[in-house]
Amino acid sequence: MTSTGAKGETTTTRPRRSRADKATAIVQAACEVFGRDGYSRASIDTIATEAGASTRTIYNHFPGGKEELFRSVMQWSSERVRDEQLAQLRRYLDPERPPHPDDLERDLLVLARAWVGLMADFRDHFSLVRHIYAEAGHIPPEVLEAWQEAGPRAVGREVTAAMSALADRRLIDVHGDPAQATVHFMALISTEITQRSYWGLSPLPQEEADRLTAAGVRAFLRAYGSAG
Amino acid sequence: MTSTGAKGETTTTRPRRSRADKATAIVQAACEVFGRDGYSRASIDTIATEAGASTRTIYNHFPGGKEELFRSVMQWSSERVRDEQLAQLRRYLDPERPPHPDDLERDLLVLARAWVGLMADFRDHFSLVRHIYAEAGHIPPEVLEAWQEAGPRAVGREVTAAMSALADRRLIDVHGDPAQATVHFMALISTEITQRSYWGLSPLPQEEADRLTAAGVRAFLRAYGSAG
DNA sequence: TAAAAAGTAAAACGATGGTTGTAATAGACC
DNA sequence: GGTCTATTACAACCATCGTTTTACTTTTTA
Repeated sequence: MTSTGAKGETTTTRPRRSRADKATAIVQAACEVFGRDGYSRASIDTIATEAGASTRTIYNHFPGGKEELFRSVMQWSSERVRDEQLAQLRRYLDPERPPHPDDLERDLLVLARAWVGLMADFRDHFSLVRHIYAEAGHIPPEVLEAWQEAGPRAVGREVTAAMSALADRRLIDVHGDPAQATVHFMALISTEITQRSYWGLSPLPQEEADRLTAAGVRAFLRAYGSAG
Repeated sequence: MTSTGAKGETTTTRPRRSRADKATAIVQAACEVFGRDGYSRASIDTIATEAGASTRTIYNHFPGGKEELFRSVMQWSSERVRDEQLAQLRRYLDPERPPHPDDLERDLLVLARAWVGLMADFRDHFSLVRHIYAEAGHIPPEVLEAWQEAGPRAVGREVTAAMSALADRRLIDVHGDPAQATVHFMALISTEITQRSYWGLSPLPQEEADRLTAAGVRAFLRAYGSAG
């Protein structure tokens, strides 16, 4: 994988700064370009230019070429956004500290808005996701599986745990299937925004997005609120 | 590539059909190939082969080349599926003949299952939609707009009309926004199936799809049922 | 300071693919 | 039959692109 000198390694050779920085610069630029143009349309030259690197350097860091680079970008971007989503989840809906019943709708709404906000903050990522779904038939199944597991499913599990916690406190009624409630919650708050904005390509006005999010939360509470 | 004799083989002895047939054969094959491979990866040669035509014929029918062909495929496929979706809608949820209250859940479920079934019947189309969303940034806005209008939005309007009719009969409560109820209905019945099956790429088992659809309908009725 | 590691620029190679031109072939219609 | 149209096979052109090679420069480390 990494460079192996021909000599012994008595010397702790650590080219530290430049190397790692170049690698992340490349991955970051690749995320932008892949997200904008998709796998086929994206060219190594474009990525190199936007990364401020030469194509040769790309092949030094990613001997597997374009495919390996794409896989690396998938993984990197997925983990980054997952961590951010989990942070928002824990900030606004910590399973350890369930909200007061009166605050439930407000808390869910804040969480939903935070998540919708992430779609704008990580536009590149969600563009990439769009392309991943489109190209799913051309991505090795085990790569796809690893991506799902590290990203979307990891988030889903945590949200499901939060839903279970809410159900335990009788704040909502998950009707026996917290995972189902999770999927419905996410669908209700994000489907219309996702589609109307073309997955973030042409964002909706803030107030419109807020309106749709609030409508989604209210519908969710009508379907899953313990009072209803 | 293919077996080509020195002279024209007897393969061309088929009864010649009209010009329009060739055009639809090309569009149909293009729909398959674009749906499978996406715009960039799809090659004119592949489309020609699968259509049983020569590349020259494609350019005769579509002087605008690959782009015009893609636009034609978008329009053709979109209208075809829209008509089928509208047919199912009218069959199971005719605004002129609202269902008996006791039958509402059953009727919605049948409609939802029929729609999910269409995702399998028109796999090519939905693969194409996937690619349209991914490539949205590379499609002229007016083309995208025309496609939305002729396809998804046309269906959405009819469903909204049906929702309004149900609301008028007090069978559901749309909370003042039948269009919103429509979007939520569609999101609840199809989001999870769409994602888990990769937009139909690897279909879910029938019973699992049925279970998810039923859960979506029940959640919808909890959120929008007039009794709840 | 010198060696080693990393990066860069430019050229080249091979393959693919969109597109066009041309000549030949086979039905359709008078 | 004779003409017209649609189609086809085939070659050619040109651009793009992934990838490698080569030679050269910069940075890091010992």
